[in-house]
Amino acid sequence: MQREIRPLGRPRQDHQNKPTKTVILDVATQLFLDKGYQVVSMDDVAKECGVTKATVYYYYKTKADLFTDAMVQMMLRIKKRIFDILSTDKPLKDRLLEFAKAHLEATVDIDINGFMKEAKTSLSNEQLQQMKEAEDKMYEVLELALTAAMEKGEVPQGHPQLGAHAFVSLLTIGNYRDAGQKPIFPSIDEMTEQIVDFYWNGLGN
Amino acid sequence: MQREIRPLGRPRQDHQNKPTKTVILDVATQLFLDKGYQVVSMDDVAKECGVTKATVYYYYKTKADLFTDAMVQMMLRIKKRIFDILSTDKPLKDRLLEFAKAHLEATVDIDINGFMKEAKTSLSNEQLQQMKEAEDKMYEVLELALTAAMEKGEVPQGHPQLGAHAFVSLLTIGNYRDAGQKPIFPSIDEMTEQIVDFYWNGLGN
Amino acid sequence: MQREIRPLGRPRQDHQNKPTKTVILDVATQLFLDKGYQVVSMDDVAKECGVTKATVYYYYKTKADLFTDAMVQMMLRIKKRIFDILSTDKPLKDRLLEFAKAHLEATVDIDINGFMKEAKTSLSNEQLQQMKEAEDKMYEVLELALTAAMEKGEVPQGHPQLGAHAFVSLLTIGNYRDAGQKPIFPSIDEMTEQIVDFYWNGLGN
Amino acid sequence: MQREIRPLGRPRQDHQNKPTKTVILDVATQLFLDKGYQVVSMDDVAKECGVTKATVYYYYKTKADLFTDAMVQMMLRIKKRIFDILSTDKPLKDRLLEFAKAHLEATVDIDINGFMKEAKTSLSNEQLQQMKEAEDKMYEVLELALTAAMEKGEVPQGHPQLGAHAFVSLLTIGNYRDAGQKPIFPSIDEMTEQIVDFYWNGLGN
DNA sequence: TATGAATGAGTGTTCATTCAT
DNA sequence: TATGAATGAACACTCATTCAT
Repeated sequence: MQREIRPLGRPRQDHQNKPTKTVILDVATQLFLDKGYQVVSMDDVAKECGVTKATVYYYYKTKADLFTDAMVQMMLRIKKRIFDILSTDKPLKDRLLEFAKAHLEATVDIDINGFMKEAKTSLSNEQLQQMKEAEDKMYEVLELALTAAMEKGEVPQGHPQLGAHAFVSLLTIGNYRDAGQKPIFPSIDEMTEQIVDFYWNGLGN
Repeated sequence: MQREIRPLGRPRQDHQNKPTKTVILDVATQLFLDKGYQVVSMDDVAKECGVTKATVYYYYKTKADLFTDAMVQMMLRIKKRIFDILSTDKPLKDRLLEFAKAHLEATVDIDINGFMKEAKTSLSNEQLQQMKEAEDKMYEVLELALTAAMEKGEVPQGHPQLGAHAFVSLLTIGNYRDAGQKPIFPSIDEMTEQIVDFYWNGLGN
Repeated sequence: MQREIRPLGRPRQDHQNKPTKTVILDVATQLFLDKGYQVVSMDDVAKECGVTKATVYYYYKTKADLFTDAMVQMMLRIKKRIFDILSTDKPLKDRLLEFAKAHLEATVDIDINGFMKEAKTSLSNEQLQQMKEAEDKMYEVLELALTAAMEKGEVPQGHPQLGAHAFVSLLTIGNYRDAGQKPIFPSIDEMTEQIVDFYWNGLGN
Repeated sequence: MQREIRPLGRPRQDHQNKPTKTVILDVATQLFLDKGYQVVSMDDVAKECGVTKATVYYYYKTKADLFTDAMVQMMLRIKKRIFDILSTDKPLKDRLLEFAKAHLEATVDIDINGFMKEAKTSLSNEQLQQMKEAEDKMYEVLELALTAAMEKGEVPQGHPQLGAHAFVSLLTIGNYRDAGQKPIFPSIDEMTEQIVDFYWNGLGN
């Protein structure tokens, strides 16, 4: 009697209940984050979703459309996450720590710069615009939190937009691995603390 | 009498004198920096060099080889540039300003993170290793300068590796353009000053 | 107050009242005449009708069926038009002029030869047969008129079938445009007259 | 012992000696004439040539390019054939008979109208222009012969361009097959004679 | 040292068609 | 009567790579 064949590799998710379009978007987002726009083929997306390529095209007219949608949704999700964490009334530094930790814990390295670059060579102007707008909104919530903290005197007066970008760029340090695959700090906690400390100093505290 | 016809677009460089292999490497570097690994085809490289694809393959066994070589050379060049600038005995902050300005003035955005990511999905382990080593060497010269400054008391004691990565990551802020194509600061000088100030504070000064 | 937004391009017809099947057939005929069998997709037809592709398939089992039906209907319509015009008791040449003018005034170039060729490579034998029969009936009414005229002595004795085909083939001259987009004759009236004159001579008059 | 395997269907031509590009062009011409632009795939061409699709693309950048080249070459060939036949100093009617017979004997039906229509929806403007120019040149040689004959008084004065188009369009009658696959005339000789007679009358003789 | 020719394996995209509802 | 979802098979086109010369 033949037992069930266990397929190799990560078992295809069940995606239970979720409407196909959502499944596609989620899977695509994951793949694009993992490997970048060019490397992921529509077939890859389809296979990972357990549907055919034609089905993917039923929901997204082009690969660029799918990518744009995936990236925009992702950035909106991050924006919301930033917003939720920064909206509490704990001291700003605690909130930054909390967000940084959450971000660094996420396995995928969200290399927004890199995505914007791929976008620049592969998307239509309109799509690029959509991505930029989502990106900007992401930075805006950070800026707002910084502006508020500056007004409250919690942080020295300064350039909030610079502050927002500095924070995000410093977080990318967490993705670094040296030739021996080692990150700069052995634990995420220490990484978080050191980066946020550096940042906090940078703001002029 | 018909004058010389001026072809459209960027005129194909003459590449005079330089040995073919060097021409190929230089051209490839430029193209990879501009558009990324995946987007540049071996044909693109060949055409831009004024040779045939087969010639490119005569010098580089695979595209991945060419990319690895190009990236490694580039990082060694940057390392040298950092080294040269940081080796002078001006105050550290002045040296940082000088390097930052030089870097921000270069038109191409040298998105090392992005290149490492493309490398991860497309190169052999050995090639990846080569790139990582070149990357590490780049950071090392920065670390050394920081360590020296810390020992001299020019800068508070701290984590030099973090310092090195923080500097490089903050420089990426210069590449940002918002939805209206505007950078954060109107001039490179102001950008440089503000970023280095932020960084300087971050170091604990 | 915002007025109704006028969509771009040819306004989607309302197709009011007409039963869906008729709408589909009419729209399909128009599209096939305009662009040919291969180039028109079932989606094109559906969109232009304001229904879904599945609806088109509800009424026509295959694209080839739809095409066959469209072409047959069209040829029957032409046959009727020929019949109506040729049935009057004006002199034959006047009737020919009238029909030629009506035909040349229709914007679409009804390239029956071309349609028969597309049919040959894409339709089932049965469908091809249907089209040929409709085509033949079209020529027959012309033949009948010619035969009658020959019997009446209005035209020299000759080969009526040849006469019919010659007339139709000469009419295609009207579709010709040279490299500068110019037709052979500047006005439809002159075109008509010259073609019919040539034809009339050809018949032996 | 296994004997040579006889492949099914028409044996792949040997194309001996001919350079690949010529083979491709010849095969493509044949296929396009047989089935039309849309129906023939680049794979079809490649397979029939015994090469891979990539090889076809090595010589022709796009399918439209290949089609354009094929059609232009074909029309130039026809032009030459017309020229050669019409250049002799036999009476015009004899020359017309000779050309008509040669044309009607060729198995493929050269439906220039149909090709121009496919071209209109599928080629770039430049390509269309090339085709139109070749088409025009084809008609021109006919026109020249007619003009000369009119000047010599061999044929009544008339509109030579109309005469050229009328001749070509009347020749298409030879392609007609009725629902029972029968042509209008049982033999090519009779077909030729009758068509040329009709034409000769049409010219006003 | 350099190249022209050739290819295998994709890649994004389209489309006629089916089917459950 | 009408449709939304899904698909298989194709299609135009690309590209890294090889090889004989």
